[in-house]
Formats: sequence, C-alpha cells, structure tokens
Amino acid sequence: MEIDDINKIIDFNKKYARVIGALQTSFLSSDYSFTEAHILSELNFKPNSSATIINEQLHLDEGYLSRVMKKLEKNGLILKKQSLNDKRMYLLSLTDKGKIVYKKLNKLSSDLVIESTDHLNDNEKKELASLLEKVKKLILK
Amino acid sequence: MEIDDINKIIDFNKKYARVIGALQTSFLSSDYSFTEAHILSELNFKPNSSATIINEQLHLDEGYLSRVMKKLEKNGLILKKQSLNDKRMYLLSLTDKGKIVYKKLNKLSSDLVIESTDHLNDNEKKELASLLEKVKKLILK
DNA sequence: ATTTTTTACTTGCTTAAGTCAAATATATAA
DNA sequence: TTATATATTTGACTTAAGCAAGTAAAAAAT
Repeated sequence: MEIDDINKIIDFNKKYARVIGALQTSFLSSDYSFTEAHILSELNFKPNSSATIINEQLHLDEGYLSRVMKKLEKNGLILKKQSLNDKRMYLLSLTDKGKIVYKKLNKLSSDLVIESTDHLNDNEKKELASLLEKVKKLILK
Repeated sequence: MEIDDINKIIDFNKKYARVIGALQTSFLSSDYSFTEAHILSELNFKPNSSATIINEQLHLDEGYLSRVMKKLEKNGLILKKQSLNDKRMYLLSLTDKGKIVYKKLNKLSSDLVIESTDHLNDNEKKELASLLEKVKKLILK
C-alpha cells in the first residue's frame, strides 16, 4: 500500500480514537458502558445467543464478557438459561427491563450522534453516514 | 437527521470502537500506548508546544496528560523548558531519542494498518484511505 | 469405550488508561 | 489591588479490559 494511503488511515485512527473516547466518556453518566450498550444491542437483535456468539461481533476477553453478562443478569436486564443441547452454553436474552434499558441507551447514542454532527449541514450529514457505511462494509469484508 | 443515517453512524461507531480497541491492545507490547504515540507525533510536528496546545488535538484530561508528559520526560523522549513569556507554560519538544521512538511507533502503526487491510485488494485499500480522509475532513469541519 | 483435545464459560488477579477534585503558580481583567 | 482566568501538577479513585488458570461438557481420536 502507498505510504500516503497508510498515513491517511493512521491519521484517521488517531482522530477517531478521540471520537470513540468521547463517546465512551458520555456513557459514564449512564449505568452502562458503551460496550455494554453494544452487548445489549446484539442481544436485542439475536435473542437466545450464547456469550460466544455475541462475542463474534465484539472480540472481547471471554472473562470480561462473562463478568459483564453476570452484571447484566444481576441487574435484571438479561435472562440466562443453560442450553439443553449443549450444557456448556447459556442462552441469553433481554428481559422487558433489558429492552427498556437498551432503548434508553440507543436514545443516548442517537443524541450523541446528533450532537457530534451539529456542525454539519443536512447534505454533509447524509454524506458522512454514507461514507461511514461504506467504510464499515470495507473493513468487514 | 434521518433515523437511518443516525443508525448508520451508531453502527459504524460500534464497529470502529473494536478496531481502535484492537489497535490499542497492539500497542501494549511496546513501551508506549496508542495515545502516547499520538502525543509524540503531535510533538514531532509542532515542537515547542505547550501541553495545552497539544491537547487541542487530543482532548485528554489535563491531569492525565501532565502525567504522560512526566513519563515521557523521565524516559528521555521529550524536553520540557519553562516558557520565558509565560511561566505557567512549559515548551515541549522531542529529544533525539524521542524522535527515534516516535519513528518506531509510527512503523508499528503502519504495520498494523497493513495487517488490518490485508483482506482488501489494492483498489479497495485506496478507496478505504480515501473514504477515511473524507470522513476526517467532515468531522473536523 | 475411553482417553485426549477442544469448546464454553468462570474466577482470581492485575493493569492501562483514564476521571475528578483540589492545589499551586502565574497571568489577565476589573 | 483585588478578582478571575489559565497552565500545570498532584492525590485519590474508577473502570474497562487483559491474562492465566480452572471447571465442566462435548467432540474427536485412539
């Protein structure tokens, strides 16, 4: 890859690390972290997944994830029931309370996106969303 | 902003938080963090800046930044000298050793970018760099 | 069939990276 | 000359995460 292109990517990473950092800081005032919100959102779209399945998207340390799941269960946001087919696994799903918290955190995410794009006009916002979608597709390819 | 566009951005943030996370993990094996590397790179391009000036790019906690600077000085990577005009400030610059470490960390960043884009062909790599550059310009606007 | 290896999850321990609040010193404004 | 703002530092604390070792169950190899 050309050195120029590499530098563009490095440069972006440095900048965006700060964007993500600010995002994480904004979640501090809620009872859940940005990562926990991500976990809840995965569980919302894939109910009855095991921790391992969820972790295909998140790539977290297994031990850490296990503790997060324990917290979420303790707080009544998720339900854990041992799989009958494979007793090593626990199938996880959001409780009603979990769904409410998920929605609340999603609202927080939206608000933060709106706030952080406040300086852009409508066309620019649309372009940003479109660019990021393309990037996402490329990195997941 | 349209809900669809908001969700695209939220979605990207979730994904890219993991990319940044992996990047930070990769720096653990070096003696400096991803953030410290960023600080060194700022100092490389803007020698004789104060901590506050550097922090315009980084938005870190001042106390944390102060400690990082202390570490960098202790390790002989930067030189701190009190400004004569304004004795509250300390002008910071890379030492020769600091420049060497900066280059080493930059090489690490490059290697990680190359590695993380390994699954893309040349055109896709070029497109990725170009998209990220555009995103950067938009978020900085 | 039973030993070996792999997989899913848990637990104990540690650390990096940061936050928050209070203090000091200097500079600027009232 | 008093009050306010800015630049930096220090102390105390948090949290998000990693690593290593363990348990239990399942799958593969013998």
